[in-house]
Amino acid sequence: MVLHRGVADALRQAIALGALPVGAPLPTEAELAAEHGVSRGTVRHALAILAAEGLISSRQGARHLVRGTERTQSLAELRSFAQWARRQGRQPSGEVISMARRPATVREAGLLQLDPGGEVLAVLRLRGLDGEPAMLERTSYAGWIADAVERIDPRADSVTDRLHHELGAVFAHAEHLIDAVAAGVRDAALLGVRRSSPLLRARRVSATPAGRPVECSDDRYRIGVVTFDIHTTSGVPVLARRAL
Amino acid sequence: MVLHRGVADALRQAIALGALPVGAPLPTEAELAAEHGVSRGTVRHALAILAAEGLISSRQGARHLVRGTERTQSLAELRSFAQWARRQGRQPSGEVISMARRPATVREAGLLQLDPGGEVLAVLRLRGLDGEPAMLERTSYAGWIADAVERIDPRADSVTDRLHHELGAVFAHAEHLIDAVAAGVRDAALLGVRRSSPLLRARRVSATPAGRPVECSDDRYRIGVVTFDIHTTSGVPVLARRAL
DNA sequence: GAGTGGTCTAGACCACTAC
DNA sequence: TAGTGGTCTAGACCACTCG
Repeated sequence: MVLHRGVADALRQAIALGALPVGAPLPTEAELAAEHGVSRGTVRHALAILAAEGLISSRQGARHLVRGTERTQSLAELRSFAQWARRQGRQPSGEVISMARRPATVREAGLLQLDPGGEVLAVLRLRGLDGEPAMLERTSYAGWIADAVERIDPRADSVTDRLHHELGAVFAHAEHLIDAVAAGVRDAALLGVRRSSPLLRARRVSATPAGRPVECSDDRYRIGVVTFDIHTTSGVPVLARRAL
Repeated sequence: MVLHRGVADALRQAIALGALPVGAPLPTEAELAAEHGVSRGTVRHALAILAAEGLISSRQGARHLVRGTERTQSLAELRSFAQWARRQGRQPSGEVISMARRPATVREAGLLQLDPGGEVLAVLRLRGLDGEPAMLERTSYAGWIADAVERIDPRADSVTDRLHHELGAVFAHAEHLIDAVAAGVRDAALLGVRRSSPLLRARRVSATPAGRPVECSDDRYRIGVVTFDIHTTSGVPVLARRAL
């Protein structure tokens, strides 16, 4: 019973199926309203969602235009490696190299809003794509969620999926810092690259809907594995992680 | 005469001045409507803008909350190095290393939607921050805008500014691909780093409001100069380039 | 000048939060 | 249970595009 969602879904599908090819104009707002039996306001809400997903653009006086075919959900997109890989039709793999509880570092305590000396669960995972090492993930979970994380089968390829199923909508906010670094000795050995070769780094802090930090992470990608794709249309940025 | 803009500006200022500190609840929508003499719909439009800027967040049933103080305008933010640097209180500099018209490569023709063999204006600029080499920018402008670019004083530190003043709102859409690369011989020499050391790369294509591509660029940053900051709140990504 | 999207209003009901 | 944001409607007028 969320009408604008229904309209958005119908349009998204028409675009995905090619009924509305890239560059084509959409029906007018009035037509869409009549077609779906809703008011124009609801149609505009649906169109705003598609615009925020990078699928359409608009200019006053001219019809809405199809600008892309791929929907991107930037939060899920950036957070779960396994979900992303599968949506690309690639085979994700994951191996837990180490996992231990320890006191938070000063930096971690700040990021996760923990008391000094609070506990974190530190996990180092090597992730692969179609059998090749692709990324090294160093994640620190806040102590209050550590039990739930430890209960997850370490062979599960998506910790995010499991947490979501067990605890509901845990993540609502995230911040990512993207830059480049030189591979250290350990990075190089695990990823199978030469020492000091370039890696793409994404550091992340995720929080609950109420703003409570859950985990922070330092992910390092071999070059040539992914790029981050920022598509900005009429001031609305749309984010995606892209395979190469 | 754009009421929602007025409401958004007032709230933005209240947040910037600290009258509404981070974490504080906003007045209710009904209160804001009464206060500004507008309808609730207009207030909601204003709040949606602030949410898209990463300044506030909301949950059904609870009041809107202030979540940040810095507005980010992701398109301008990513496109103009000089504008960005000045907003950070840093001193940008720029030097044109080479500038020449030549036929577009196949890749450029595709990105800029030019006819095969169409002309581009290729410019290589070395950009600095507070006197230090920071970034190498290889830009190719579509032939139809080359005249305007050539008329710009090569010492102007912001080509984007000048184009904007001369031609109006030239840019409305952009796509950025962010990854890491190893510095080539030429990159290393110009940026003052060792060969094959890591660089943060951002490749860009910008287009007019009507979707016509204007320029494409390959920017390479020394590591430690900037990070890209992606702040995602309730599904809305907000982008910024951050100095280190 | 006709068509179309952008803005705004006034009122209604529902879903969720917080007390 | 009262308060508050989320959704939806019906109608109006304006600003811009396009033939």
